Amino acid sequence: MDYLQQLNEVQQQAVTCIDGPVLVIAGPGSGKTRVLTFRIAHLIESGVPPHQILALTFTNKAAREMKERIGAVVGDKARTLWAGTFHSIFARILRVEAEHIGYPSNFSIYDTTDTRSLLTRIIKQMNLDKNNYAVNAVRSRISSAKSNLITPKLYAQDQELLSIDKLQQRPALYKIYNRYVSQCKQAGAMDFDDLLYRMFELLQKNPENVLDKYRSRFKYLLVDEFQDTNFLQYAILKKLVKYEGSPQNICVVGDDAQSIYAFRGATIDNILNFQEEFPGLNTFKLEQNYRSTQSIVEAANQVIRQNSRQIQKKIWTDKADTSRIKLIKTLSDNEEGKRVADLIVEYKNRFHVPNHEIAVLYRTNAQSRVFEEYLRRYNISYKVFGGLSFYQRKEIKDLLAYFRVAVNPRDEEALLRIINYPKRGIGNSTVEVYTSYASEHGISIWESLLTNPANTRAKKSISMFIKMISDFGRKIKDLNAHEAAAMIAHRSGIADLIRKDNSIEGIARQENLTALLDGIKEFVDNDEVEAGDVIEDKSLATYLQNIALVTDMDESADNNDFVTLMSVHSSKGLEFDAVFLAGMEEKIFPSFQAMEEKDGIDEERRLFYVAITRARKLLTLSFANSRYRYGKVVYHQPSRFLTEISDDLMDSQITPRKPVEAVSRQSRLQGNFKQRQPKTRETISVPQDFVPAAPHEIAAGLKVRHLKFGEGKVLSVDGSNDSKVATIFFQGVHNPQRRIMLKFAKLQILD
DNA sequence: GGGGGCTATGGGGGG
DNA sequence: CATAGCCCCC
Repeated sequence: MDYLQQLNEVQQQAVTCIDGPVLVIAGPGSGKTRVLTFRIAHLIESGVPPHQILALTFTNKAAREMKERIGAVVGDKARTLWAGTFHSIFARILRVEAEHIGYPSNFSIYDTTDTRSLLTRIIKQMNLDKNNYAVNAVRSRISSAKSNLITPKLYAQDQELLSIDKLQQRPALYKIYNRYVSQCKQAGAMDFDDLLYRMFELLQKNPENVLDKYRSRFKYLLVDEFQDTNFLQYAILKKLVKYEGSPQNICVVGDDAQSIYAFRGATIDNILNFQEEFPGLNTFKLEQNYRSTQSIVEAANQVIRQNSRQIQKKIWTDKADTSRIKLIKTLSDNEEGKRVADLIVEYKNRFHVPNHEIAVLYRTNAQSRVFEEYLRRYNISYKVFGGLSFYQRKEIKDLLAYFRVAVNPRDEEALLRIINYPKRGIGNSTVEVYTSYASEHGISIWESLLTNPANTRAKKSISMFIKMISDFGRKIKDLNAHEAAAMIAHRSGIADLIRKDNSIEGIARQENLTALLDGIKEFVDNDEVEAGDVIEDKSLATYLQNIALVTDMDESADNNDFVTLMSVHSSKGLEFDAVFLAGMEEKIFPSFQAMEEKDGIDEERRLFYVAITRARKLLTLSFANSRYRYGKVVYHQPSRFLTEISDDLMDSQITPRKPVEAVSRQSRLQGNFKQRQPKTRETISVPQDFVPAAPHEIAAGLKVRHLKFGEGKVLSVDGSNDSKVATIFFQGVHNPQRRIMLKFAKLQILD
């Protein structure tokens, strides 16, 4: 057990205290991950079968790293260990148990976009004012209800919640909540909160005694970043370890000072009250910081001291100072971008800091743009994390939606996304008919399509659509994920549609689609390991389950040397030699929303604490007097947090005297130099001899003239009566082959 | 039914 | 500024 030699005394104690509840308070850079992994390694070395250990994290990356490091200590034995995010581990259990609680095992997972669009539809259906019922507000209200185990039924009886909603002009919120939950269930779909909520429900209802099954399965629980757990996550943990006769082998690791997810329901009370919940608790405090230099640790301590509620601890380091903290003041966000990039160049030259040891952090993802601009200009490679991830891109979501519908046709969000994409003549009004039929009869949209209640002219298109989807559903059972995906990409028409678009964006979309298919191929060919087991089933359904909870933070980013650009939130758990923290301004950091929330400033301050402690040696803070926000110039005061760090720790760099710009005061105030030209409508003059033909006269083979597109040849005519559509080939037009509704188009027949 | 252009609106962090 | 939703036209 020579690995114990690599630990300091407290770390050793935390690792070897195997039985009963354990709380590890781990300051930043105090070797938290090391303790967690060595503890698991130690459990295994002490004879605990790895499959009885469950380690829960918040990111896939943390879980993966943990497993790798455990593997390095104990070797192959580590493979059957269950380590993963709360969401992915529970999703996995729910796949097995879903039918006990009224879900299909192939349930879909709704992401935030799906949730938002479902809520938008519900609000519209209920004829509610979308200004009062802002989707995001509604969504977060529902999310927090779920995270506090308040069912729609309980919500409707809770006078306090109801009166808050009334006060906020949203008295019908409980009805929306109720409808949302039943629609999700109808669709066989779980949102992110459901993965926790339904897990709890399962353990609570305890069908076929699943509770015992999982209690005896997981004899040792470990939780990383415990300060970020919410009421619901904690409730599930307690279900698993707090019961009559339980050995209570739960070890939680966290730092109350780094709790930054209150907005998604995390409560610092979980860690503050852990002692009361588990009286036999052994607590260990890791206070030595092995990461940062003196002034960085000192600055962090000065900042966090301003918060009242916290566990007392003294974070210290024996690392000597190499450089003081820098403060850059600039006049504009643009200049901030330039100065940061300049300093990056300087650090690279002077201290030989490699790109991968440099990070630019900011409060909001929208701030990344200026840094991207200058880094690109300076030819420094960088990677932006957060924002729109690969799987959120339109073309990817479109194809994934086909996969989802093939696996689970009740998945309404996916179905609505593709029912008329690519265009197949099932327009809004038709879709409307079927959705309202579905909701009236309490069935899914897919079922209402099958019943085919309406005799619209889209009937034929619908039956073809049904045939296609059913066919996909049958075929994917016999094909592997890659074969299935390629078949669907082709037969759905998506591949063709995108191949036709040769614009720059179009080519990017083609590349993304190829990348998706390549990724699926990789999934099929390689041994993917999920929570301890090699995935044997390489079906499309399994693939979907695998990617539903992946974020771009999880992409393997090794062997590339780039500067990291990310939000402070995503930076938690990471460290860099040089950290730039940009936008240190009031209303940005702290954010203006937080300034109005109860305990908002404290949370922002913890966020600031997280940011500071990412740096090993070089920390640079910056702020701009003015910046563009939502297309307007705004002026901000320097962040209050800057005053919380004492002057002796900071070097202040005032902007060098401004190179005079020949910009009038007027235009500087207006901000935007590019005056937008109002677009004028294209006018078409009608030639004297133009005689439009009646729709029924148009037939294949005729030469025609169109007012806008000029001369063309009719290739075919389809549809009947009212809805005749001609496919016409026009010479020398951007998209020469066009489909034109004869009802509207004015065409002259030429001889 | 489909597409283009204009207008109104939101606006943070993430699994 | 980005995007959703609406209106208009063919």
